[in-house]
Amino acid sequence: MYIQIEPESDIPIYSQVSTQVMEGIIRGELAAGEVLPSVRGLASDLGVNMHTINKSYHDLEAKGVITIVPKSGAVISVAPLKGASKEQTDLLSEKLRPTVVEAMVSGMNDDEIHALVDSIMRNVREMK
Amino acid sequence: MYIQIEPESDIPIYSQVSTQVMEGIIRGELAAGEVLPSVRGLASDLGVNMHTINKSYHDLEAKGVITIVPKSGAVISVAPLKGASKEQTDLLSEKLRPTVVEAMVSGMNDDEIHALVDSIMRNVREMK
Amino acid sequence: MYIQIEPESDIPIYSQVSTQVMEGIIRGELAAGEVLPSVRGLASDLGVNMHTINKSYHDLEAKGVITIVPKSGAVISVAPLKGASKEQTDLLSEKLRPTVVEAMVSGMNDDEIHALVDSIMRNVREMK
Amino acid sequence: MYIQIEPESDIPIYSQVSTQVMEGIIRGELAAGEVLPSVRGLASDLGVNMHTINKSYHDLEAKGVITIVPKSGAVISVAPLKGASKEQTDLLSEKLRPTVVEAMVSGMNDDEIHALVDSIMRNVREMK
DNA sequence: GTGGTCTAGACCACC
DNA sequence: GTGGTCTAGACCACA
Repeated sequence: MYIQIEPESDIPIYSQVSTQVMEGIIRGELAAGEVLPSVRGLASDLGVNMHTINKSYHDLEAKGVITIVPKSGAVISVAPLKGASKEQTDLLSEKLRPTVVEAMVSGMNDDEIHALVDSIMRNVREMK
Repeated sequence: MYIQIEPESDIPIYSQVSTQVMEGIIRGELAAGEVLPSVRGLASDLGVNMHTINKSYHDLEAKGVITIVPKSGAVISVAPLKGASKEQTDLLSEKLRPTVVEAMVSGMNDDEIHALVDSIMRNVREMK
Repeated sequence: MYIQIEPESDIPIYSQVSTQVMEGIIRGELAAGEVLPSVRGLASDLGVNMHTINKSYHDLEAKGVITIVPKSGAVISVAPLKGASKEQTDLLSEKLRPTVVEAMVSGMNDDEIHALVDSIMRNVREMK
Repeated sequence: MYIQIEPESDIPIYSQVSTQVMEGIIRGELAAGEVLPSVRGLASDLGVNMHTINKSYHDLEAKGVITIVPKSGAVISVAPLKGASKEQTDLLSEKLRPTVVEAMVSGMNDDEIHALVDSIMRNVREMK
């Protein structure tokens, strides 16, 4: 499982890391029970601050994707795939909305927007 | 055209305003050539600072959605709907990706995600 | 001598008017001694505020291009073409500099910038 | 790279700063990839408000001259010199026109105006 | 009255 | 320490 970050991106590094871990889970590269690299190890590999990785892991824990076991490490949760609750979909909807609106106002029609989402999902599943 | 903001949201106020103006355009409530409320007027209506609205309007101008005419006001651009370029869709894709990944990892399947996007688009078109 | 204004332009209306009067002089459409339209008349023709035209005329007078005779009107000065003084060229240089710099940084070479200036001068002399 | 401002000038401070950064790029003092001083640092050096420099930098970013990397700084863009497009030259032309007209009406001939432009370009390239 | 510009000072997220 | 965001209040040019 390789993680690559783009320091120049608008997206915060900690968020890039969380997202890529989630992508690894989706692709099956990271299976339930598997252990993530240590905070310090991953930080030095990526050349970023330890606190940044720490934040990523705690975000993932808050999302229920991993469990942080003090002194031992972070492990992928057994069953993160439980379907989305009403609150979750509402939250996702809120996050998606501004970008969807931007796409709509730039003249994309519904099919094009769906195709865009499809291309993202395909891309996530295939490689990185 | 009513604009409502949530000061407590983690989405910046200026961004909430920009998004709602774009939604108004999509719904046809704001037609090309129409004039937006003055920076100071809208600011006092919403109970926020002038500079916050100023930033919204300048962002919208940078996106090509409105034109700011000094001493006269901000008007909706004549042809904002020109279809999205390659760079634009790439940018949109980048912005969408983290949330789409989050939806995937939470167990939503492709149909559910498409339904979510559809519900957003419907919601944007209907009212607010 | 027709004057046209673009209310949408970044350039203030009073400045557009002054510039076009000067262009008329350069083309010979407005000869020394000729009388300009009245402030009120021109303002209503152009659909702008009287104060705006007033400002144009006073700017032109400050530049030595016209003379405002109270109760009588504004007349083109007899000899506006006296060559530029050191202070004038310095002032012109200051005004030109930011735009020239912008052209340079956008990748235009010296010849292209000269060609641009030439096209402006030709355009001024030909029509409007 | 030194930046000097004239608070008394009728040219806005933020614009003076942008122009001088562009001049530094033209002279090669600021090479692609180089990092500009921090917004707050430069502001305190020049004795102006942070927001003033912030506006300069965002304007330069809108012009494609620099890239602002949140939490990291502003860097000179790799390839700002891409030649000017039709719209760009039209815009430059509009900005140049009033001053060129003023020069013409003051009696300068074409050669003198070209010499003036040359002196500006030489001045920009040499020092400041 | 409108937008443009500027200041002073504040809190926050990120690194 | 960095940029991002926001507020409060000010003066000016323009219409």
